[in-house]
Amino acid sequence: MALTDEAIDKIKGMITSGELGPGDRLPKEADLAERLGLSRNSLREAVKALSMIRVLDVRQGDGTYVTSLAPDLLLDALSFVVDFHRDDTVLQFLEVRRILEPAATALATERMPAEDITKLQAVLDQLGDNPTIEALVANDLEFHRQIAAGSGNAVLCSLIDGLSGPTTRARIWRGLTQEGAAESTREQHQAIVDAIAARQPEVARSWATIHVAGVEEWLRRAL
Amino acid sequence: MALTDEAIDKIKGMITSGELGPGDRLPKEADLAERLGLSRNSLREAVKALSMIRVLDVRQGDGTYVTSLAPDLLLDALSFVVDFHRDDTVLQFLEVRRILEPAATALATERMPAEDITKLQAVLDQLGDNPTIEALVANDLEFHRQIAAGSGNAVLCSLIDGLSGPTTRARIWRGLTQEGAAESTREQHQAIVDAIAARQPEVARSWATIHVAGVEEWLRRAL
DNA sequence: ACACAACAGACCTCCGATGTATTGGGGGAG
DNA sequence: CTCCCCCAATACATCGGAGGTCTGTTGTGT
Repeated sequence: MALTDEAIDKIKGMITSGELGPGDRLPKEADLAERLGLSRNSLREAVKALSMIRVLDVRQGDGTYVTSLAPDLLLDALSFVVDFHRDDTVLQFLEVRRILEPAATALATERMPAEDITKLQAVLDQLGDNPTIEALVANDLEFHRQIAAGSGNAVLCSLIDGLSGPTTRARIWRGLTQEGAAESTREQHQAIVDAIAARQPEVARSWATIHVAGVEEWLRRAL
Repeated sequence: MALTDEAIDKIKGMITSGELGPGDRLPKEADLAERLGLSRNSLREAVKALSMIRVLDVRQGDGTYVTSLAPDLLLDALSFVVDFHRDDTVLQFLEVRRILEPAATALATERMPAEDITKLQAVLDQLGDNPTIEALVANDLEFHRQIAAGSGNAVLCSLIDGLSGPTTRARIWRGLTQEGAAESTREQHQAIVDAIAARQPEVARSWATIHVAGVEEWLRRAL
């Protein structure tokens, strides 16, 4: 396709050149369409594509704005992509997570403030004795998200977050609880927090590796 | 927005449910629009969004098809996203690359067949004495891509590939040549190949770390 | 059997109109 | 004078149809 893609490039150019910055409002559909030399329908396709990857934010009745362009915003489209993958390639995503997560955990051990470590422990504690699958998934997500955030690198954080999409994570937890492995997973979570609290990066890194590798191994067997 | 996003979800569902597999052809615009209960214009916006992230492949005069859904295909939209970022966040991307690239290099050291190592050396050799910036960028890209591919993990490969988008890489090389640092970079590339050829994963990993950290440090100073 | 031309199918682009959500201002009540 | 409600203006959302272009196929002539 030419015309619409051209429009995408032009809008992208307006942003990367600095003509449009984060939070700025685009000219209204009709004006921008005329300026770029195409119809509103074609322009809308370009805008739709850019809003899908969170570069633009369209608000009906108001206007179209450039988002903050924060890395986390742009990268969370990743989980959408991950959802398309079946069992075999999901393993590859998990392999990458086994590389990233230990690194992030080690970074968090060095950089995370004490109060955030307290909050991290609180996340584990707030899980009751007989949590539902949904609660487990949400808790797991929150736990790893906080550690990743503790690495101080927003890109790393959203990458880890997106790499095991919600769908995948749900499937894994369903399987883990079925074979009673949920408890040992919680113990690993606790060990990671302990290592972080003790400010021992290598220990934290190792526990993180063991944790992800365990999930990976389980998933490999399950397929 | 509701209607178009709904259409995106439905098409996504048709794929994840298995109703549509890789390579399958979608019903023609008019039919699919009717089936999903919306107009062709709205459907086109949904299709455009999905083709942007390489889930669908539209061929004018032929039809719309589901792509192979290979991880590398879906992830190379990443470089498009990276291009939107300015100097400060580019450093975060590079930090992540400093985590991934050494890991990939170590994996490649163990898994890469001898003939591929020969090809890798050939990439370095084919660079003349006074290469242009464009040649340097292309060569650099190819070199790291082959190593990443040698890791045997397509997700890891495209992630590394996308993390330093062509735009960023071009800027870096432009700066490096200006201060005569291009030669030392080439020496590091050679050291990485040597370590891989010698099948010493930890040496290869270390060289890769040094290599990326060097670029990172240069970029940090340059800002 | 091959090459070219005509055809049909499918996407591309555009237009103009109508529906819907948000915003901000004006008018009335207190 | 201040506050609140209503409404008109604004901007995006959705629609259906028409004409254009590209691609793959079919049929014809040599």
